[in-house]
Amino acid sequence: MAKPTKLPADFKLLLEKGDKIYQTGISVDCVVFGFHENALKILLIKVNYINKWALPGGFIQKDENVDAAAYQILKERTGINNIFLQEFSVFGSPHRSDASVHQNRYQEYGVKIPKDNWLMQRFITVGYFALIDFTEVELMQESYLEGCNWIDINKVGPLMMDHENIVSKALETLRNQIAYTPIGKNLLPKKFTMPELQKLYETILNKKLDRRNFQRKMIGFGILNRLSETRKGGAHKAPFLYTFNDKKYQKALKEGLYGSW
Amino acid sequence: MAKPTKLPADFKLLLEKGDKIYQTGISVDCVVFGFHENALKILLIKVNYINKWALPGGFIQKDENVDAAAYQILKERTGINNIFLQEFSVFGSPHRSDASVHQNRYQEYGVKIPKDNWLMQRFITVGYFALIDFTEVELMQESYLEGCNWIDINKVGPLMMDHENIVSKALETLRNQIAYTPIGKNLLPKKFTMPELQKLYETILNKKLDRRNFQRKMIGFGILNRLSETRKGGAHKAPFLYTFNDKKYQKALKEGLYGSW
DNA sequence: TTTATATTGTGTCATAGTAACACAATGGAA
DNA sequence: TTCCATTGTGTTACTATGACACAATATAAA
Repeated sequence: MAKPTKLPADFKLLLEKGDKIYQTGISVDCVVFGFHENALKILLIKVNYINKWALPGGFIQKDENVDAAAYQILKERTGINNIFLQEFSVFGSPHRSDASVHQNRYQEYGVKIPKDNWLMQRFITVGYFALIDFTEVELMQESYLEGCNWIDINKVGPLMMDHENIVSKALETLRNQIAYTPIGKNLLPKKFTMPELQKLYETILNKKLDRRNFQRKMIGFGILNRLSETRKGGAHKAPFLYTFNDKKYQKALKEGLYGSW
Repeated sequence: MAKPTKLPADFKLLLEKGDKIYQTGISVDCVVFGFHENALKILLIKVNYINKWALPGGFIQKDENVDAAAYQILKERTGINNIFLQEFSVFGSPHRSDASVHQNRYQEYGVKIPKDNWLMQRFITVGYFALIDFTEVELMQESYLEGCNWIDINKVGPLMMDHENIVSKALETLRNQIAYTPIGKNLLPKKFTMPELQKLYETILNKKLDRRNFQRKMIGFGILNRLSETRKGGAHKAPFLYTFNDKKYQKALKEGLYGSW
């Protein structure tokens, strides 16, 4: 792929008019979780000119809801509309953002960003995490500068700026939520088996769970429908397929799974 | 109290140089919880010119950590340095902020804020909640425009802008946290009785708890020291005083109280 | 066709945690 | 001295959890 030498129009617009279009000094970054081949993965973007991976992120338009901005970013990257998205933390260290990232990006085109440009200031970012069904995603490789890819959560290398920290916090939040919120509907395909669901839990929690106790607990939550179908293919007894009971799942989402206290 | 007619210097500075000092378009609001006379209360500020109460809030300096900004705001209001503070949510609707609040404030001095002034734009706010020991607070009544007061959480009237929403979310977060995080150290005085601790829990959870089961559970957490002293004063058996075991409390803070999953 | 293998479906038992409940002890008021 | 409100403590039934065993079955190998 040949590297263009002329500054693309959208890059020029961002640089020159960005501060008229977007909220300045604030951004959104998304940690997108997907589950595939028994591994928890996150969506990362390759930033070529610094040879590092980064979280998909972007800015907030002046009249745009912050949540909407996050949705928009993910829609552009994954093509999915109905994404489970949740804000989990704000990253507000004055030194977290690194203006040189923008400098390097524009330097590729021989453009030097003026020091007083809006992109050069300190940025506070709002972290969102998303849970999406891996099978429904078609990654958009729209930009010639950047690639988009699923990376195993255990194989995430050095990331841009403080993005490793953002990923850690997202994962921690996900782990906490799993204890009192139903998980799985957004990460698994419509039909799935109990072992698949268990693997998801084991992956997120990073520990082995007892097969029998897990099943009992899950069934006990009353949010699953067992189908009469089974998933054949393995050289062993075929496991039943399950779907989530949407109504009860929604109820559990609101009320939580443990009524303790 | 006579109303000054001349624009105070700090108001003038905020208006004219605020965008050089602070991050624009982003603010911090704090929901400060305290416990007094068996009631959960929050700290509110009376905004005279709109005759409503509001959360203590403020802006973030250009080189200031967002957390630090929240600490600073609370220090100014309560005089307390070591405050338990936690960011809990971002409020990012494009219509949540109301420029007329600022307009009205300055109108008191006959000053009309220009439409393109930084204060007139849409603001995203970061919500923090704080837990503080009521007995250590001395409220600062520094401003001639605003009063600061503790309001019973059940008697909070209409608040400025979306602040009611922010309070609800903070309370919800507190209720969720209580289930897996030790609470009380920051809200109660050093020495307290079991009935007092129970009242705190009952107030936050808004439900009655069984006295005997509550005590067993609390003792079971292993984060309390029972003193040999008792609190006399009531026409009944004097309850023992307790303190938190700092070391174990800190450990529980990190690891949570239930290891489930 | 038969046998082997991996993995699933289901059940039991001991233990820990929780909810519901009762009675003796005591500081101060009557 | 008696009474009352409230505290300290213990018991019992029930539910949830962790540890564990055996029968059933879809494919692969013999």
